[in-house]
Amino acid sequence: MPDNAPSLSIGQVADRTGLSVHTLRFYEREGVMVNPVRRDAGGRRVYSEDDVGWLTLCTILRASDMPLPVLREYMELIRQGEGNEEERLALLHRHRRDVVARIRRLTECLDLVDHKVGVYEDIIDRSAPGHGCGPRPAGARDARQESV
Amino acid sequence: MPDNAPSLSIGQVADRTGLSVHTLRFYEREGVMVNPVRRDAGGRRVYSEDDVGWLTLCTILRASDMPLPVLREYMELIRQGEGNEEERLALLHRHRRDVVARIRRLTECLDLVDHKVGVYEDIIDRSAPGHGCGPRPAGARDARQESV
DNA sequence: CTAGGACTTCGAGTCGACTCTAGATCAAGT
DNA sequence: ACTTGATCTAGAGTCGACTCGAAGTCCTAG
Repeated sequence: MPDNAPSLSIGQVADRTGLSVHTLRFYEREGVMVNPVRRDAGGRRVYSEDDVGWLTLCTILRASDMPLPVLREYMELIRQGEGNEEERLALLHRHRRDVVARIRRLTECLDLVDHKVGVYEDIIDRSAPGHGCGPRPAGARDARQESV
Repeated sequence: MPDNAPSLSIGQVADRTGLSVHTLRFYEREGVMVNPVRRDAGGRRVYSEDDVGWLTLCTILRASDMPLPVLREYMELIRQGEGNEEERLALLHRHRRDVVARIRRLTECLDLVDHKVGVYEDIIDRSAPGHGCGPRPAGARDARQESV
């Protein structure tokens, strides 16, 4: 399989992962790469397909607000090799719990926003269709902060 | 109605809203209060029940990642009084869209985490129930980064 | 041979949202 | 009168996660 070491430059990896080259170097400094990135003769970074895979996973974990230190912790477990699957699982479970909590919280907020949207739509509906603009749409006060 | 001006201290408001006194002063400096907070004879802040209502709404909007500048913008519209309901509605719609997008993104991430959790549970199940620990649970590589 | 563009390092700067410090003032209790 | 604890202001510090700048290297195409 000659495909196993495709040798990507930092720019290509940036294109594929959506991370900036700055961020890729930053992640390496911060120690979130599973293996220190290889270099070519001129000292330039050479990424493997595995590196891209890990970085892609990183973007997803980051998108779900996993802090960099936790990402580093997870990376450490992977680097240590087989035998610590329980620890990896525990870490993922913790993260899962956090994400679920976050979604629940956001859903609650969404309910409130929807409620407020409804209030304002009522106000606008009540003043628009009658004629030009009603003198004072009864109940407008409710749309401020005191409603919820 | 004597209940209409209950006069709360900053500490009491902090207790009720879950915001710190620092944050309450910070919010005021940043101009997110609908009306500049009243003061007593000694220059101390006196909050009304309406202020608490607005701050509570703020905590919910912040919890759904509305940036302070947008919160300020919304506050401005409220302070201007009736007549700009369409603008308020548009702002809330934008925020709603953002929150929905965020939830969708998080849900996608959750799917991936669940997938990985499943992979690790398989590995552990396969090595645990047989005896002590299997020499090398076939397929462990899949649990690293290359799986997804 | 040279100009362009991608790459290198190191360190500093930015941004958002707090969070804290220091020193002063005030209200209430002993 | 004195102490305690909450509050005040102005301004500085923190934190996480980038983001950028300067100055230099290296490869490729014209």
